[in-house]
Amino acid sequence: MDSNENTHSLFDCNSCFLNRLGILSLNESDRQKICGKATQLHFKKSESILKQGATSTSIGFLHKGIVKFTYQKDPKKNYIMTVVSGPKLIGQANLFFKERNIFSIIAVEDCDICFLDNRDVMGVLANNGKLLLAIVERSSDMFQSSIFNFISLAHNHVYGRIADILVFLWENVYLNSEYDFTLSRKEIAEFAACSHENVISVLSNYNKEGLIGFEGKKIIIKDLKKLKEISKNG
Amino acid sequence: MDSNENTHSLFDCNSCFLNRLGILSLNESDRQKICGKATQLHFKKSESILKQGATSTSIGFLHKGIVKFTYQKDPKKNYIMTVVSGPKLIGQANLFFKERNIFSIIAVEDCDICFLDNRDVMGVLANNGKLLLAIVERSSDMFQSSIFNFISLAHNHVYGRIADILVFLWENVYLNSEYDFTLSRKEIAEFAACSHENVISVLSNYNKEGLIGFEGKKIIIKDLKKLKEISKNG
DNA sequence: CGCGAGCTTGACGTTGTTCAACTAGAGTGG
DNA sequence: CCACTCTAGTTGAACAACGTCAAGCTCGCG
Repeated sequence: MDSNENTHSLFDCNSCFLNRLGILSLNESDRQKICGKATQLHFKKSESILKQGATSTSIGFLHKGIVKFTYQKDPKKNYIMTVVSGPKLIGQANLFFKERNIFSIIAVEDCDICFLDNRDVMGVLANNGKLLLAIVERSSDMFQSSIFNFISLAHNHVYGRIADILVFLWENVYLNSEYDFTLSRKEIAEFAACSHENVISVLSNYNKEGLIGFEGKKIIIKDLKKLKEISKNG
Repeated sequence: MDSNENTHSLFDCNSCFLNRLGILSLNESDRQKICGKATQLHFKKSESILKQGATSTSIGFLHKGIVKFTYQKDPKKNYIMTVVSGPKLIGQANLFFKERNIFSIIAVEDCDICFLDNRDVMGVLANNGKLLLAIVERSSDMFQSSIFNFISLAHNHVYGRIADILVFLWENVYLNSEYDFTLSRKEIAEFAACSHENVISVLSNYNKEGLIGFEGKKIIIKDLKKLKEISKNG
């Protein structure tokens, strides 16, 4: 229909964060400066949106889709810092971590993303504190969820961390107690910082205990309360 | 000489981040708004500067001293996210993580801190994008070092993590290859997310292998290269 | 039909925690 | 001045958590 080409019909700019925020504090000339040169792209599952180590020149608005933020230590060792679903601003951390991207952003499901040029954005931000503040607050959300994930890493055993992750995915990414489990076992392992065999055995334990269920590719969270208890008690 | 009372002589405002930055972008009236009502306090080792869960109304400039950022899961389980030495801006994350502090800040050594009221700062920031950007960049530094620590947590064994921590403390906190080891073994354990017995045995291994040495309270980093290798190889 | 990627399971060894016992120094009170 | 206690540091042994390895399974795709 549409989304398999890189140059396709316009996104719905009304859903864009910048535009909705614009009602509050972005005047037409600033909006033109930022959005005028915007590039709209489609990414397929597992395509790399932004590469760790590269110098980034743009931030993006994720209209639709799911992406993961990963840090690669060596070709064999990936770590997933967080997973995010649109609509949401992504990559803005690189406005502040200036030199080089410290992590990659990779599509977990097909994504529609609108890219804005860093310099255009920064030019407007220097004179628009309110907009900058709004962006910073949204970045903080991402950091905060990463930090909670890290803390779970520091304090919990794998059995608790995976419970954490399932709850996180429900509440922040898939937004439904039943969701197509588009993250592979290996990706969950990279998120929980453990082996994929371990993920499998923990999931099958949850399954036996009736906390979750599987239907084909779908996972069904059956007992949120108990999962939260498990994540609390380690 | 002076610093054991809470109301003592003025700090050296020339060393303050805001003031040095002021040369660039802070005019006198804004500086007055922010610094006019500043409160100057002295904290002793192990005193709590900012409490997790409290609603914070101020950010601080750490003139002198060392502080740790800790997250407490329950009374028995602390995790140290990062350690920071002055002069440096601290607590500014709470400008953005608005609701409640997600971590505590506690003095590791005696500290001199100048507190600024959140609302005063925010009022100025809304109209001064450059200052906000400068503050955000400094916050990012702290996040970045936390993130690297977390990644070490995710990928490395304790043997590598503690090497990481020793190097981090040298390069970012004590700024000397020989330093008074004011962090206890238990605190290192909370930083590395392991048991304190484990810290002890790893440190005594490093010692046996000639990578580090002890002289009373002092620790001496003897072989930085090997420590870095160890931290890289897990 | 055959091949490869992702998934699953169990056996086994390593890493790290917990527990218990011991040491040394610092503070307190008679 | 000595006995007491409290805290930080240290060591080793038993045990649990977790990773690695090897084998087999299923499903989609060429």
